[in-house]
Amino acid sequence: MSGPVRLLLADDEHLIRGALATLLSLEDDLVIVAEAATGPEALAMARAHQPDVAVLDLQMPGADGVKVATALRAELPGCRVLIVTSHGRPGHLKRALEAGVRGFVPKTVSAQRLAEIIRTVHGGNRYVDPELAADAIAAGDSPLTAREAEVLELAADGAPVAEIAERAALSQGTVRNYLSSAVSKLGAENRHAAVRLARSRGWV
Amino acid sequence: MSGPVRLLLADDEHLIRGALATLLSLEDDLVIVAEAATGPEALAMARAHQPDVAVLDLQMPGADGVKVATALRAELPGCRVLIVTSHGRPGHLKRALEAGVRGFVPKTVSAQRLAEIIRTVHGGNRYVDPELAADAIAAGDSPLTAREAEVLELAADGAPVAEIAERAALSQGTVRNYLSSAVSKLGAENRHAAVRLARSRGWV
DNA sequence: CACGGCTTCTGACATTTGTCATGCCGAGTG
DNA sequence: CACTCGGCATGACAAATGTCAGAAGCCGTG
Repeated sequence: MSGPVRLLLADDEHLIRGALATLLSLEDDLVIVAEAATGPEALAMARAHQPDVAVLDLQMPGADGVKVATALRAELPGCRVLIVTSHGRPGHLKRALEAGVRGFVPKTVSAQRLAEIIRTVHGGNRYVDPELAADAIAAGDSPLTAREAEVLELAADGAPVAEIAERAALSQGTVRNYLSSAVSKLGAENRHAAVRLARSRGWV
Repeated sequence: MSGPVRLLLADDEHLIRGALATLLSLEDDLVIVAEAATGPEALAMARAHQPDVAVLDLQMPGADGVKVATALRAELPGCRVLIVTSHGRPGHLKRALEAGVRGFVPKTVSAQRLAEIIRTVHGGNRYVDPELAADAIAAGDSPLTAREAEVLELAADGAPVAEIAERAALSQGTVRNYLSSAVSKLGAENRHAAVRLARSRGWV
């Protein structure tokens, strides 16, 4: 009914991006119109080339896949976004979906499958890797309140409470309370373990 | 003078591995004789197919690239090992070189370059990405003693001193002393920041 | 409007850390 | 052999953290 699917490929690893570009080009109905290695670059390329589907890596320098997806949603509503990732954390999937992403797959799929999924997404349907979806469901929603998550994030690099308090413009006591409740909600031993746990679930 | 270079490709991401396999196959003098998705699998494949060069991802389930390289060194001395990685930490490079790895490159290189490097390595020469090499030199050697590193590693998941002491079969006081000296050697604020720092340098 | 949940704070307490001084033993070095 | 360094330990003190109770304001829902 129409021409080939026009693709934007964004991944910071040349090796993967190039290889992917070659493989996907082998498909008759797919054509790569642009490539990018960073978030901002992906955005610029999308504006310039108006792709039908943007295949984005989740972790890129500059701005991650979800951020790019959000911006794309506003600027190019017609462009479908498909996120590809190595380390799919449950929380990322949720945020991606909220950002209007149409597909979310791990890099463990084959190029064949990816091509099919690109077609699915282009057709207006959604596709989420079943395993990642199961993980996300199993992990559930973050039990943390906004502030708890914020404070936990500031604690992520091992900063002392005093520093966290300053950066969050809170009193030290409040910070300790938030940390304490976050730790107990997550069932962690201490805040550092809590950070790791929240990280692994993609809640921070 | 001889036939094509026989390659083993190991990477847990099908997408990348498959794409890479296709791209490298395009080169007349390279042929992929085996693929693997995990460390142990890579080892088994190497034993079965006796490749000339093993292209290994640094991070794989089961056993990382360096571990596989060490095993390969012993079992198949004729097999040259080339490590490819996304996140190249300085310490990894050092350990890889100690394991007899002949090449170490980031995934940001192009397939063309990779093919050239594979030939270089096959020819008995070494190749280390200049940028990674510079990072490794800048980061220098770990100032930590073996025990300090060990204790720091046990502290990595936020475990309390008591647990570290038990797992390391040391007294709590000793653990604290080691942690303390590690923290001061690394110039960190506290042990958690120290862990992060050591991690980023690949010293743990 | 009353209730519950989130945010924010204070203060007090117990526990966990980080730091330091000090000591002993074994291995390697000049 | 004396010296140094790393590994291991104690004990003691100060600082940071974790835990609790209590209290006030704000917001949305029933």
